[in-house]
Amino acid sequence: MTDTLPPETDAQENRPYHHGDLRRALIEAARTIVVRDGAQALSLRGVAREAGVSPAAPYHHFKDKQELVLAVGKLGFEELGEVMAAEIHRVGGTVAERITAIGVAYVLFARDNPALYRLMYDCSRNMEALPPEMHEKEHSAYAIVRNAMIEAGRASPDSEIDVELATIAAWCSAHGIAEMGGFAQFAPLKEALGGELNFYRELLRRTGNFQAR
Amino acid sequence: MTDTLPPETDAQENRPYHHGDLRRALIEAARTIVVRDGAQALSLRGVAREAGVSPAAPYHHFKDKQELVLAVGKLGFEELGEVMAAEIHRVGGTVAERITAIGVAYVLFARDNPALYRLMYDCSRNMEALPPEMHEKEHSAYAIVRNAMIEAGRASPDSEIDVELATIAAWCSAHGIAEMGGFAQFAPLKEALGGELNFYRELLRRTGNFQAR
DNA sequence: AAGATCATCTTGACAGCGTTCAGATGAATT
DNA sequence: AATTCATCTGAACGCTGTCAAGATGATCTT
Repeated sequence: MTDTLPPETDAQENRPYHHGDLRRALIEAARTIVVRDGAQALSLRGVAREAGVSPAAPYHHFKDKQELVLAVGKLGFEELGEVMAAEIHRVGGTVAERITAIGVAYVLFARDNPALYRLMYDCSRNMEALPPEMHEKEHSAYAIVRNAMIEAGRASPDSEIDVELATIAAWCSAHGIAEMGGFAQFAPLKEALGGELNFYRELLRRTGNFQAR
Repeated sequence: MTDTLPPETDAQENRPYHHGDLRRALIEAARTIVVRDGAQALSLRGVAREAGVSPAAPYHHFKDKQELVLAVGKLGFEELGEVMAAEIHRVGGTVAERITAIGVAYVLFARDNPALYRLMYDCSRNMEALPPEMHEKEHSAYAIVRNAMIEAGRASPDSEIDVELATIAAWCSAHGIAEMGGFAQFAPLKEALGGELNFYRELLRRTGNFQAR
């Protein structure tokens, strides 16, 4: 066979020397540990172990443990945006159906990845590195919610303040439900409502921010 | 002077032997550290240091670091309940004014004690030890919100499910605003609205759960 | 009042953590 | 082929949570 080295098709400028792509490997190892064992079980040494490198190796790609955590959070926000965009596309339908689907998708993402979601929140709280990026990309989670607010008539596109407030209010509602909805004490209520999904839909309905106007 | 030992008036059964009341001292030292330096700066050894005892001393009062953190969270919920009750009493006025005041008080508590609030949330999430207590006491934060929902006509007292849903929906809204409202990126928006308080009031209004019906 | 009991606190130790630094490795450049 | 330099390793530091063994002294028993 002819010399078939690693693809080298793209991202050549980011590929480090010794490992294939240690930076990416570390981020994914960290994500795996967070999802599997929780955020408090995330140690830099453990991540290095999982990636098969020495404890000091990560310091050539991240100045801090915090910086690695930030990268994991950023990855999480990208995933969240993708999930929401995919759900909008899947649902199609009316504006009212789509905006509700966005809220549900947000909350379900948090339900499915509670530790990752929590870590993502910590990232956006502790650093100002993330927020600008949230606004940047067209398909970011923030942009999706923002566009939905306008589309659903919950904010006048003429007033930037109105749009921002509507987006933030919706985001806060979703955040509250996303974080608290998983409490064990709500289990009987979920059952009484005929399932978890009805529970989340009902809470979203009562806050009213993911309803078309 | 006649033998004037410590008062011994009350709480005699809880007072330990050597220290005055090490358990309480540790909880308050931990609370101080969390409020002052943040939750990630909270170490059991640091708490012991602050209380002037050896690193192993806390293990005679808490089986875990986690158990101490839980006690701090419980204290926080008590404080929150007191603040909300005091605010209701202070405002008086109509039902509409009072229910809004509850939401504002909740959010401001989180603004003033962000690290403590975050820790409280972690407690109520990670353990089932706290939730039952939230329902128990008449003046607990949960009971206050619950009563307010009934009083404000946001839930029919005949339907337990309706009351619970209204309470949870309101709590989720307040939680979302409480945690996200402090983001640095919202500073310009706060200014545009003429102050932080207006910002919080507007978000509470848009979620609608702290409005009388 | 004297002795026994037992909760409380200290001392010392262990593994694991984040982080740093000097040196080894090997891909890229000259 | 020699050099450069990003990358990785090994060893070390002080910190952490936790535990076991011993000292302390308040309370209980007699």
